Amino acid sequence: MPPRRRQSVTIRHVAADAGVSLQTVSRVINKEPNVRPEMMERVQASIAKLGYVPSIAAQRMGGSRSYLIVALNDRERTIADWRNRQGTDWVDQMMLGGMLTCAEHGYRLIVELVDTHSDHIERELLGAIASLQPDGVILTPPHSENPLITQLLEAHGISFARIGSLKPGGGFALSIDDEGAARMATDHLIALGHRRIGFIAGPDDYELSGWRVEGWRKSMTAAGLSCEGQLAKGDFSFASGRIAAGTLLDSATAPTAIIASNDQMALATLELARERGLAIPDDLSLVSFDDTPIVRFVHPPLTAVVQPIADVTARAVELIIAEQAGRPTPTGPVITPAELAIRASTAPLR
Amino acid sequence: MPPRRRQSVTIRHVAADAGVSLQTVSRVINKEPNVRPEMMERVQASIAKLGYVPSIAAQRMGGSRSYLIVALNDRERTIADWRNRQGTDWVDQMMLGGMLTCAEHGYRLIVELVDTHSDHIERELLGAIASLQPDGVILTPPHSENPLITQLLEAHGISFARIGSLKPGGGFALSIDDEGAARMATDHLIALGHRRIGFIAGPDDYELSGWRVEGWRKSMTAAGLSCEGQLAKGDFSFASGRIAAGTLLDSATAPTAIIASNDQMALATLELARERGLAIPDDLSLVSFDDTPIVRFVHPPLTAVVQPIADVTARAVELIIAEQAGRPTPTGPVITPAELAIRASTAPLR
DNA sequence: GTGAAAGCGCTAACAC
DNA sequence: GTGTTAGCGCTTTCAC
Repeated sequence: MPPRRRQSVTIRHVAADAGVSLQTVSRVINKEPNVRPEMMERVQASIAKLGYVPSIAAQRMGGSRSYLIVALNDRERTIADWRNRQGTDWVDQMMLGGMLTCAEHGYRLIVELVDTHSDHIERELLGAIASLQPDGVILTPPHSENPLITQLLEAHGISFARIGSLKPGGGFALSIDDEGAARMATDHLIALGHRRIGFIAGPDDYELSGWRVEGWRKSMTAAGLSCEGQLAKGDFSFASGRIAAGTLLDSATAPTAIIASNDQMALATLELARERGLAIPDDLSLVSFDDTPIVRFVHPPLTAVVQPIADVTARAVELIIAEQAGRPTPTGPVITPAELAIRASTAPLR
Repeated sequence: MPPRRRQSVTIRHVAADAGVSLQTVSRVINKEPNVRPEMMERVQASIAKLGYVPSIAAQRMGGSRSYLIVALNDRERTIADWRNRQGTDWVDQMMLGGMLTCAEHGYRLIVELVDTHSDHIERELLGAIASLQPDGVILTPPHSENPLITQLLEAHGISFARIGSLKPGGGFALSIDDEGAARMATDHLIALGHRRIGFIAGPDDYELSGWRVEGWRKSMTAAGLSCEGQLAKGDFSFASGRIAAGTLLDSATAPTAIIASNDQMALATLELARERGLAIPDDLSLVSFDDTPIVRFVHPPLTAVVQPIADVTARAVELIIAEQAGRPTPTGPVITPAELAIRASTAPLR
């Protein structure tokens, strides 16, 4: 059993060293007003000299911030992604944006997994809140629009951000510009001369599915092109993508280009096209709506919508911290534009 | 500014509800002895009824465990991996093994990034220790053998595990069975009829490079095969892999199969072989020593050594928690066997 | 502006 | 076995 550990340098040491009261040190640490610049400098010198770092446990105990932000992810999906090792890097991108931004402000990001479908989701969340007492929570789909969760968070007065949600309601709504991204992808294909551009949509229970279809539709309409018979619906799974792609390609007005709403459906389309002897991009251009690592390593590498997950998460952290600090925060949803990575799967219409 | 939050249900509420003292509740929470079963049940009933969850901040303040374990990763490499989006899932696999195991024991894993080469690595680490006061730290290469780090941890009496290290010293040493894995890969190729099996080694400053070469060498020798001219050295980079592969393939006794010490060098070998018109696996069998997602999506998918990072990390967490609990822990290094995923890049010698 | 007091929720030490 | 007491390191009052 290791020895009982205590903080080696506490606020008390700093106060003694600087010859001020604990309170003054506390004020300096928290950048509060009512401290003369010279006092502040003296205290900061002592802090640096002693290598003092406040204990977040003690800070939290004192009734202030915990400097902890929880990123809530769906347990089942996340673990499945980790186990499958298909290169899905959603969590990594969240950490990239979230952890680094947290670090800049002296916060820490803790990833938590919670069962969405569980009936004890409430208990799980309450447990995390009680034990960690985070200053903020970042919700990711499918938690982002779970009223059980958002209400709980509101009741506890915890700042939270909802990623992938545009609905008004408690917390900050943040999203990628799905509609804009779909337009961008469609415009790219139109610019390449394509007239019949098929779209494989995601399931209806994801709000973003609709946004993506909408973007495609608008872009098509603006260019005077018909969407008739060019829309097929999948559920984000590989299998559903194959079926949807088949439906589109079997049509009398088969598309010369297809946009799939996610990587799995895009890969399914790629596979089906290959089986049917359709060369990509010569016979069929293909755009994926996820830029997961896989889509760059298939042949040909897929043109894809790049989802700026890291940026969105970074923004979410900033909003939560700004709210903590009492700084003003935007009222409406925060939309982050996506980019299109043009690769070898799209080419001019022959 | 959000309202001042306090714990809604504290140990006090539970004590009152169960009609016992705080201390008894504390004993029940911490599974300490000296509590009558009936008391225990009564307390647990109250805990369940009130939905009580102890605050880790308060637990830590009381001078006990923080229930936090820090996973220390190299900042530069980790961020680069995240940004490159090449499908490297080291951190994910660590979380898979580490987070889940932590959760089982009521602990939490916090990922921290620290600069290896920085001269303020000591300050960074001290800061993390002071603010988080973790019960344990998991070191990953290249931190695992950094004496600055291990000494600091020992001085602070913090349990730690060194992943990818077999050297004796403070903390627990855990590693994948690199030598065994190399033997497994070599034996696989020998069984396929190959006699000239090339090996592209990693840089000397990684201990595991040597272990891998050793495994290959032993396996070759045991089969009565010559290693002469079949060893080339790289530095884990793609570029170095190309050069090493070129050296092997240019030789008069060019190998019919190559084992590369990591995925980048394997991919480089794949590329070079393709350029030279060597079909894989028909003209050349290829084995990678990493099973990162990419190697399954190239053509052909590579036979690869699967590194059980998740298992090793889980084991590391268990050891740290066992030590915290005063339970006995192994003295020597903990070796976890690797597996070989056989895919399309290896075939019988023609 | 600064300091002194009280208390956050919990556990260690000791008494009963 | 169980309860009591005294703090952990910090922040909040509220005096000065």
